[in-house]
Amino acid sequence: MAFAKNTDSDSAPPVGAVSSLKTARRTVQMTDIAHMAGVSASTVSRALSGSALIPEATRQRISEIARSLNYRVNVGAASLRKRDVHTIGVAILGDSMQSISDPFLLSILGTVADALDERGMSLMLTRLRESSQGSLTAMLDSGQVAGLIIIGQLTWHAHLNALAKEGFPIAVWGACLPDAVYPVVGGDNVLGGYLATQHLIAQGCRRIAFFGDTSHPEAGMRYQGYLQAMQEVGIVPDPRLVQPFLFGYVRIRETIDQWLDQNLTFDAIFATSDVTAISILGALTERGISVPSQVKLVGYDDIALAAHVHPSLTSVRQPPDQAGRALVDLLFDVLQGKGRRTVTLPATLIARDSSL
Amino acid sequence: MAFAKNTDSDSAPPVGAVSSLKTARRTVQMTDIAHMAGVSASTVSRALSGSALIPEATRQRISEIARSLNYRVNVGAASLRKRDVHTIGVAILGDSMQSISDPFLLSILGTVADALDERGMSLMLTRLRESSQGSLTAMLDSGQVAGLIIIGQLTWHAHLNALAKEGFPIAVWGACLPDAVYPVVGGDNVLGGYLATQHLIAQGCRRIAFFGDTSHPEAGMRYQGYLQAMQEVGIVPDPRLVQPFLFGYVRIRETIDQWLDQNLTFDAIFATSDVTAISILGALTERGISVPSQVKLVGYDDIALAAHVHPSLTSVRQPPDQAGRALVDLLFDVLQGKGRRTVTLPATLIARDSSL
DNA sequence: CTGAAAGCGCTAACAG
DNA sequence: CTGTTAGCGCTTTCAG
Repeated sequence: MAFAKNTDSDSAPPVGAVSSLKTARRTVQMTDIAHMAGVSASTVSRALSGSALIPEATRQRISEIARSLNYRVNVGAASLRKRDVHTIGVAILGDSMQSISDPFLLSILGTVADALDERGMSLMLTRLRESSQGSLTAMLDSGQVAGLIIIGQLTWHAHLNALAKEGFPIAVWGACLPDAVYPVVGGDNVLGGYLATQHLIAQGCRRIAFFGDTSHPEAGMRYQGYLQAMQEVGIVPDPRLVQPFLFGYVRIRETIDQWLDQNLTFDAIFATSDVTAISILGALTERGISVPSQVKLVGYDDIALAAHVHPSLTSVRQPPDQAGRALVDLLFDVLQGKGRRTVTLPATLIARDSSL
Repeated sequence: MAFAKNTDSDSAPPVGAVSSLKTARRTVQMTDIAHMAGVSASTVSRALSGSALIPEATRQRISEIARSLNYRVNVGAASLRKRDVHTIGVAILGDSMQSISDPFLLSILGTVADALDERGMSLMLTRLRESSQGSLTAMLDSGQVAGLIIIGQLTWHAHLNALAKEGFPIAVWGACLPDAVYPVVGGDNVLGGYLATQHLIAQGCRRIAFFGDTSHPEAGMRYQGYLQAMQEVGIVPDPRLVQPFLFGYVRIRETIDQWLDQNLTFDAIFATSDVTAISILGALTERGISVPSQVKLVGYDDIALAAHVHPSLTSVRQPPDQAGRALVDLLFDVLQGKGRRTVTLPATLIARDSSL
């Protein structure tokens, strides 16, 4: 059980001081292939790109040589010449990547990756720090990427609008705010909040708590749906049961504890994310409150784990696979000068044990 | 903004048939700045790259113009000229990205992203399909990336060894297999398995089940640790309690059900991932088996949620932040021609309610 | 059908 | 200190 010790003497180099990393391996290039095939580089280029000008026999021969050498066209050089870049930047929310733990956003990242892959595009991943809006367009300005997909709009609405107006090719996952001029893909948050709340009401709940950060547009709209459903049946929400800000797990337990200590009664909780809901579940169980018999619980996003905690978690499903495809579609529309669109994905309630 | 010449009525283009996306925005370039500043492009280049040859006053003026135009050097062109690419490819396991739901691998992705960021490197994300080993080096051969970080070695050990021998700059997250010639970062899996099992034994358990896919090297080593701990105290593992293959959640319930139906007794389960463990937790609870009083449970990876399910999950922690940094460090060592190293990260048991 | 030549946007000798 | 020149690896007119 020996510990291989890390000889780690390297202090991390200061930012910007990038050690010059000449590409290690001398790669084969087009002229090499050309020589071997006894043709010019132009012919190789044409053959490999499938030009109709090259007879099939020649193409075969050239392709064969290329394959045998593991040759691939240098995409950087080709992009430069063609002025045409095949990489899309994906910016995902999180001060440090470590903190973007939300499985739902990550699953969107996954489907975006798939959708780009299908289109033969590469994906350059970057994180979005709440602080530095400015760096958002750096990848675009430096020609690294043809467009940007932004997962999590947060409080940047105005900035995103400005970018879109300047013609930056972007597409955003988030809430479809009424005055957005940038292309957005998002769930039907108002409906989702409504369905969740309505369901709880149908289960006989009256004192339904709301857990979510309403400064975040998506949560805000879910809150509206919540209010709407309550109002429809004439229930006035108790403001003490609305927890509008969340700072991680700790706060959740504190809040639950506080409510219980104050003898604040509640018979249901609607949380705007499954991660939050699962934490709440833990907190309640710990205090001896049984879900669903004493308190019913509904989450949001329907992450994979939701079905596998106990009791299994009722949740509002947003289809992440459609999200990725839609984001990529919208971005391509922008890149091709077609009009901007907005896509609202359906919200459906998946009822499981936590609310039945 | 007119010139979308794409006649391309896009039916989802076949692989390779990428619709031509000329970069939409005509970006400012160096000669523009040069003209405005009344100097040559060389001077601009030097000024912007911080050459000592340029007097501070000139640099200021040039930088100011550049900033005002939102100019950034075209990294593609610069890379081509300098023969020096600042992008690292990261391949993450998963037939489709949607399926790489393992939060632990994703958190490694996060820390890799952070570590690359600190070094001023970009991250090109791609998925690793179990099937196509061949495409692994495409990004390298096409000059898109300077090196590759592979998260999840799976069954590719031999192939990875071959690549490393050919001099491909790669670094891998996975098990540190004895004959690996490629740089690996991994947890101390044998120790981890040992600690988990030892802990369960210390809690009085004797019939300890093992849940994990031992064809996967990491799980295999954890299994060795499990065996070792059992052997040390003279317990002979019941082979019926070893579940060596996992095909998702469904199989977990089936297995648990089967065991219970066969009256197979067990007083503990060691699972090689927290995701699996949490599913097991659900399955047990559903069958009315209480954790930890009837069956104690230990997972692996210590994902964020582990602390927040109920009962909170005992797990073997591997530090993901160190993983990212180590992977990047190793890759850079290879790129700079320094010898290959292997880093084994510590495994520590985090005891929580599920096993106490 | 094929090659020669020009040049994508930038950097690095090499002279001044 | 600065400009001129050449050329990274590739694609694409333009002439054959």
